[in-house]
Amino acid sequence: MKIRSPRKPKGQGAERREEILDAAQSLFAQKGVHAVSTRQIAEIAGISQPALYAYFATKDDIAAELCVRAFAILGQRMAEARVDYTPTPKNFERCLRVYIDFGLDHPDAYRVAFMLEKSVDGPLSKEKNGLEKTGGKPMAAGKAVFAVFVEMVAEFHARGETVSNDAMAASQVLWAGLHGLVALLIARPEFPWIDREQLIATHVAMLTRGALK
Amino acid sequence: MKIRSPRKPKGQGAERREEILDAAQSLFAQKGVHAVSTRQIAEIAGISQPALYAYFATKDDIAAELCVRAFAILGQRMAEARVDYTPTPKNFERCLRVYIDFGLDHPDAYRVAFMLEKSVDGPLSKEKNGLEKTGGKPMAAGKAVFAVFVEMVAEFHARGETVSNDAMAASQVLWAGLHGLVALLIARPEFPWIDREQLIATHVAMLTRGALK
DNA sequence: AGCATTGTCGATCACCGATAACTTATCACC
DNA sequence: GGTGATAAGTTATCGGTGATCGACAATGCT
Repeated sequence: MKIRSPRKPKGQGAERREEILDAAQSLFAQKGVHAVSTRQIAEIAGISQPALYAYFATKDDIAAELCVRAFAILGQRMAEARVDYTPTPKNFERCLRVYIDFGLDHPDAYRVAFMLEKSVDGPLSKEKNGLEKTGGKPMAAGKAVFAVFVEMVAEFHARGETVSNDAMAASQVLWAGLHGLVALLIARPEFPWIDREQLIATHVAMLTRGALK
Repeated sequence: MKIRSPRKPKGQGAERREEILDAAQSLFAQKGVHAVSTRQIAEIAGISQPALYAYFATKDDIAAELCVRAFAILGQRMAEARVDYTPTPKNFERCLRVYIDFGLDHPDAYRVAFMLEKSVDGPLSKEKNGLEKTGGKPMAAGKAVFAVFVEMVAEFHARGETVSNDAMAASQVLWAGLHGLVALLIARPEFPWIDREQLIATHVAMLTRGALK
């Protein structure tokens, strides 16, 4: 009685949402987020464009949903990287690499979470909750990942093996350092980078050397 | 009622162009690049919207022009920072700070140069020159700044005071590390950062320690 | 004066994200 | 089986966007 049976009237009902997300992910990865229109998504998904808005309030919400899903994968990967983890610089570097590899594997999700332009909305914010717009949920997912860094750094900090005596400061600059490489490789792939593998290795080594004793 | 100026033949070529750039810079700084329309720019500049296209081919070109101008300032600042420069870690850190301060002082220019989404254009590039679109000239200006980093690192490298034995690799990861902090502070100012001054100091110290012996 | 050039504008195009109003299909219930 | 409620999808449309076109006014040159 209370149970609301999942209706599947015309399309596959609940599966529609997945179809939309699949279509959007494919298009986003292919042409970038802002270059994809809702009409294109709808066409791939096999529905009319307004039908999207039965499942997502805005186009950005579609990107946000894809983003949180991708970050769930990152969280999983980093958790795996810390199984049987002993705080050695080698393992430290391994975790940093997981972060970088994830960003390069999911550039669109990464862009939505950390690189997209937010609507600043000065004093004229007409939104109900200006902080929880597009960057809200993805940013929350990003914070969860950041928490892992804090945890990692704290381990070394407790052993007195960090350079900074402020674990939070060390975590934030470490994260920023990682983000820099990922963001630049995503945003400017045509830059004459050196060999990518060497680049990543050098970067991770620099960060580790700069953060740990 | 709207006595919108019937004519504005006053502008003498170059002056109009400056007025447009001034209007755009003001609006970009105020509301972000993608939230500003050509009509808004035109209204502030005191001309009609189509008149913009007599001076700039696209809206992105306006942002690009502002960007290269801003980067000229950065080049100037970094040149000043290297006057009477002796390759000590202290001076090294000072130059890194110049870069960070610039990015935070000109977030819109920085975003256009290094953070904006480029139209990837797979094999179906219908543009005349896919690489010289929005990111073209700003990227060139950015490369000029990057060259200063290469120069700086090369000095230490020649003295055998760099960690990496590849000066180019060291330059690129150093730049990436700097970019990370600037980009994150611009894109996610609402993140619970620690005190900004301490954050920058810690970051610069980490990068220096990670790159120099 | 006459004429070409230049600069500007109103009108307009194709497209965008989002919404309104309407139609259709499915369900719960009697 | 009939009936009303409602979820899901559609067409039509809105205001706004970047960009283009043809007409026209202002200017400079001969």
